[in-house]
Amino acid sequence: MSLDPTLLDDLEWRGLLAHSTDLDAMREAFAAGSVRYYVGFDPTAPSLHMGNLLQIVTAVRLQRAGHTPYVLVGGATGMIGDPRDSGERTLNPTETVAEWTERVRRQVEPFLSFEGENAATMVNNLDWTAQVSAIDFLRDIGKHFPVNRMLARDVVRNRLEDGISYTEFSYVLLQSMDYLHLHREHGVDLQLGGSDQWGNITGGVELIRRATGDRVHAFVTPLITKADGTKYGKTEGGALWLDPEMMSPYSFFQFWLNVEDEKVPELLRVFTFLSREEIEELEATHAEKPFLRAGQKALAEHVTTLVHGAEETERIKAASAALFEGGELRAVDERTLSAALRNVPFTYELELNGAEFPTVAELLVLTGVCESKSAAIRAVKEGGGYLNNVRVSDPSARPSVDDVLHGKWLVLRRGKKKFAGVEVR
RNA sequence: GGCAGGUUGCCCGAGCGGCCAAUGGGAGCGGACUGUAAAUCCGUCGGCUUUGCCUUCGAAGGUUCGAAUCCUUCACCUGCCA
Repeated sequence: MSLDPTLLDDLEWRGLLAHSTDLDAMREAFAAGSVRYYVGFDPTAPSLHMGNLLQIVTAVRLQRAGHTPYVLVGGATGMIGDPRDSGERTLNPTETVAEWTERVRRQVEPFLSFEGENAATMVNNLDWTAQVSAIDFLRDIGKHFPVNRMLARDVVRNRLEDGISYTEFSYVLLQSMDYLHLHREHGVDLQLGGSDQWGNITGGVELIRRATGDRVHAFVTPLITKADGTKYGKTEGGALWLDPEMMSPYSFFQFWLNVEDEKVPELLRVFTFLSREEIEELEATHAEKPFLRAGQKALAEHVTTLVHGAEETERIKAASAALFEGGELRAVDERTLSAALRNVPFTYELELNGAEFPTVAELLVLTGVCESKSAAIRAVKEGGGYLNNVRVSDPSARPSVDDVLHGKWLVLRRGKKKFAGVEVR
């Protein structure tokens, strides 16, 4: 595997280096040989999300450039929980942490290559943390951490008012110990992570310097926020999950397709492997013809392919085209329509048995597009209810046999984007 | 431990015996304008068998024809004094 000498410049151009240790030293290390680097994921949920994806993609960039990844799953750190501003975490049961650790491991695996000269390695920090005695921990690790410095960290300072447990306060020692362990046992010289990890990561760099005298490297990627500075997924009720069970690939694709114009250049840079030329061309196209949303389309296609595969992405693209661009749904052939509606997050199988159709409002509830009948009636009254892409004004209207497309489907829609498929039997 | 204040819908926050499903802001949702974008404007925003009914204002009791509003107890939070 040959080393890509442009790696660091590329990372810089993409805006991936929010903070870093000495860049010149890192550049030298990258030039000298395949650098072993690590990135860690704590099992704080059953699935990884958009924020983690950024670390994964960045790790892939380094591997493609010839360096050697170590992916750490936090079987140990996940039992402790790193401090965050929103307050003390609730400790998860051991079994839950174990299960989530396994899920995280399986989720990350497909992204990296575990073959070749710079094959990736999976590690679990529980393996070297579980058997450390409290005495050893305090003597070997704790001794290197001045409490006054730990107290000065932003996260800790912000939490002093409301309170922070000793457990979370100690988190940084565990993560630092991981870096020290990987450095000693595997020759790992670089750690990357999200910008919120900067404190924990430099803790490790510092620990290694004190314990071994070695200078190791680190960098963190920026926090990705919406154009107005708020977090993605913060208000829409849930993060952007990578697990198809927790967020359908269709919704995932739609998310990227709907990204604000302003964010497209940044997201293309950090989340896709498109080259600088390709991205700049997309930006030019966008500046000229923004209504084409070429950037969003490229983004949605690339990221969805990366996470859910090319086949799935093709299906979703066809589905989106059928529903959004088709206009007259009768014109859409049955195969495309069926495929489209099976990809939509809301579906319902209606057993008619000769009985009369439910009302439009009832169907909106049955498919799950509306939370309650009141909400459904309200939606229709507001002009946000559609049957087969035609607005319905009366919530108590009932579809007729003629409305069933290809003898099988009713397409319900709420607002501009929420589609639901009703399969009539 | 003592004194004072607080706990309201997704969040913040009014209300302080009937006119309260509860002012206002934010988020959300829908519409208009567009480009499945942003901004803006308008509407909506507990549930239902929907011109009416039911369940909500920390919890449980009580006073009253009637309580988010008054009283009692409990829980939690905040400030002042120990």
